[in-house]
Amino acid sequence: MIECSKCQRVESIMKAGFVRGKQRYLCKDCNYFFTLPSAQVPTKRKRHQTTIIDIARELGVSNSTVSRALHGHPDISPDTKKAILEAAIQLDYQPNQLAYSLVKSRSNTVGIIVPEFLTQFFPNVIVGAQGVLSRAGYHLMIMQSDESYETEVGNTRALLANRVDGLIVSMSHETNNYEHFQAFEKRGVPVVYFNRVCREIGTYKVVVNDYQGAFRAVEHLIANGYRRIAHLAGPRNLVISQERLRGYTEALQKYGLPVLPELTIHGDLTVEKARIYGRYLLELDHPPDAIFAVNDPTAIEILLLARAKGLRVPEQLGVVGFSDDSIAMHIGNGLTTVKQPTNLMGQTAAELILKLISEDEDTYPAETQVLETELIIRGSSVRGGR
Amino acid sequence: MIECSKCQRVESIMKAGFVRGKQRYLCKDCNYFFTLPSAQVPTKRKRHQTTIIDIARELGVSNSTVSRALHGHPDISPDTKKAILEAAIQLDYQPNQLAYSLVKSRSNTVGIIVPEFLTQFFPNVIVGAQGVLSRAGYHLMIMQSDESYETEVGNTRALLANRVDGLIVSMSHETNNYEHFQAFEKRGVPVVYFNRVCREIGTYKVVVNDYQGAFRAVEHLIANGYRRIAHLAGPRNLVISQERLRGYTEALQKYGLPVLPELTIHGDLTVEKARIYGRYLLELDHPPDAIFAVNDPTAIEILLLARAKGLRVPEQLGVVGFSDDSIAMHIGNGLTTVKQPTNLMGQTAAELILKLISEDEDTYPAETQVLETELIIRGSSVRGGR
DNA sequence: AACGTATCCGCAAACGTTTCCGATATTTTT
DNA sequence: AAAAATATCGGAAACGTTTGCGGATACGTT
Repeated sequence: MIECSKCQRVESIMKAGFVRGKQRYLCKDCNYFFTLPSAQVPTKRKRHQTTIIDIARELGVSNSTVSRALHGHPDISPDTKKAILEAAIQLDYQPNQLAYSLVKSRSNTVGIIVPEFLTQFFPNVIVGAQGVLSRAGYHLMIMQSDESYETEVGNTRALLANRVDGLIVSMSHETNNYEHFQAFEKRGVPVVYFNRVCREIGTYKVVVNDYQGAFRAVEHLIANGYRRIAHLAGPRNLVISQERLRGYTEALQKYGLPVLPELTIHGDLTVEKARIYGRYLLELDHPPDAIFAVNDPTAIEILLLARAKGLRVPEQLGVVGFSDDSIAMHIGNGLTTVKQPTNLMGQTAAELILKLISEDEDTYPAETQVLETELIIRGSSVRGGR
Repeated sequence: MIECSKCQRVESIMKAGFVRGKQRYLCKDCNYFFTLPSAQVPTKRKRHQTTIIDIARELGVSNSTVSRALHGHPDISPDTKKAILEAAIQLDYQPNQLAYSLVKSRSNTVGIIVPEFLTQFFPNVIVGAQGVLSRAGYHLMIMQSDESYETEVGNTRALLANRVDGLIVSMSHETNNYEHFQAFEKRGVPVVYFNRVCREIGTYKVVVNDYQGAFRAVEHLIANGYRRIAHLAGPRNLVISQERLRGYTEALQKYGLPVLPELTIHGDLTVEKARIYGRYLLELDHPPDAIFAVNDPTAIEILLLARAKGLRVPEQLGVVGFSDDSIAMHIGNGLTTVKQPTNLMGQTAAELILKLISEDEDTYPAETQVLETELIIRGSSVRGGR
């Protein structure tokens, strides 16, 4: 009944234990152990994507020939090339990027990690980056860390596993450890940081001149007669917070105004914290007459708080934000804000990463590109004269 | 000087033409043609990512054993498993997802194509989808068609080449041909359409009850005494436009108001067109007293136009939008709008695609999930009494 | 005619995994 | 103690590409 898979004999077969739940046999003649091949369960019909091999078989040529035809390699006659291309579209061939990437050890994909997706800022950057990358034949693998260090590490692991050729990243505000980013550079995968950068790593960065933007914003408030200017700052560990704080401080100093510690208060960029700290500021015994907020959502929250308290803006309270979110133009009489070139920032980061990918020597010196900001003056900060 | 690579003789070597620019030699003895192996240009030092094979070699085991240790396969002793895991972290091993996907012919990635990135809507959907997908161990490959049919086709090609396991898509408004989407289903890759769906394809969709949302919006306007209600509609080929138009029309009919063709005007969802058509509407001899816009950006543009013309909202003009963008809450006295469950829409689409991926039989019946909307009533549409 | 050259194509290795199945060694059962 | 079962491991094929190099012609030249 059972025949030896070597000698085809039937009489010399005996059972010989179990392997992985399957009966095992021994042919006494051949001294050969074997199990019966598992009955092919034909439930899952394998959906076949047509491959280069299919085309080759169809035309009776080798796969190398097909590959060459598909890539414009010179070593091929016009006739076969034409035939192969026709067969390719006739069989609806779609190249397998995975196999390609495996052999070339290059994925033509760059990863980007952003903290969140809900303000305008990061989507705008992504649009800018995607433009130049897709023109260069690269794809973008977008991940969001959700402002969590843990998921950020998970993101990097996924991108590493997918063998991205480069990484563009703006860190979560929880991030104080940079090993997961350095893992890329250790493997020769270039990294470009933008917006949320850190000082500890000296590599390629593209940022906005936060200091100057903040300085001008506060200077503008002073020019409009505000004298007791508070700063709703960002998380202490972020360079953007530090730089904007520095701009705030130095502008006050330049015009001889006191820098009062109680008027600088660190939040976490969210409106929830802004509501709490903003209320605190406005309910001080000696409240500020203007607030420079670290970003637009928090500035808007201040605006709403002021409205709720019956404070007139800009007469009793001046407000300036940062980023020029699309809401800024429309809220109240408009929110004065420091506009960042978001799209350009994405483009710049993308161009930088492309340059780093092509010159895979590390000859290229680390640099940080600083983009300029623009102060957009609206109703929230200009009071009549003075 | 030149020695045969077969018999090592030197004397019987003669030149024999050129191949690809390289001198070719013939050994008379062996009758063997050969060229000199190209001098290894050692410029590009190959950066090696440590592989399973490295670990195997390090420990003197086979790669199958390493693979088993890394995946919790039972056929392995605790000792070797421990040793392998330690070697893996010591060598800083990162699995190669590409090779994995190649052999499993499954990428653990689903693609998503959206028309744009600049309104809140699609990022919100993406956040929702990404949540459930990442919990299920899947990654999201995000692409934007930029409202262009061409780039949409390019996007699908890229996703196909990357062998995504499923596709979630909201079509560009240029799209009238669906072959590039059907290519996925032809290959057994499930597709879920959302928001911008078409009637021609009967597959899995998740949409919002646009009809009902529009109906209620217009009903609300009527209840607030508006009688000459215009509709700034979307592109004719989009189902969402058609459904919202239908809701508008039927609401008018229900309350015995005439449906005037000159008060329905089709735009393309952009503010630029909205500005033109909105101005046209407001400058009619007999202008409308309310406008129901197909989305929030265009509704806001109407609001701005009204403000510029000195029209009082809501007294002289009622306005209702669609989507509840984050600006809607803040502009003027607030924009009444039909809120869409964007995050939920992403979640639903993702859950659906996961279900379709797992049951790779086509047993699962095509269905379209309809989510409910909510009318958010704000200042732009409620006038005192009547 | 004889040789040098150009053109075109196939073979096979490599990329990094997974997985089936056979081979031992070890333990348990009878 | 022989036989049966179990526990571990290795070999090798497979996934779909690319590519270096050799082989076989065809096409020139003298």
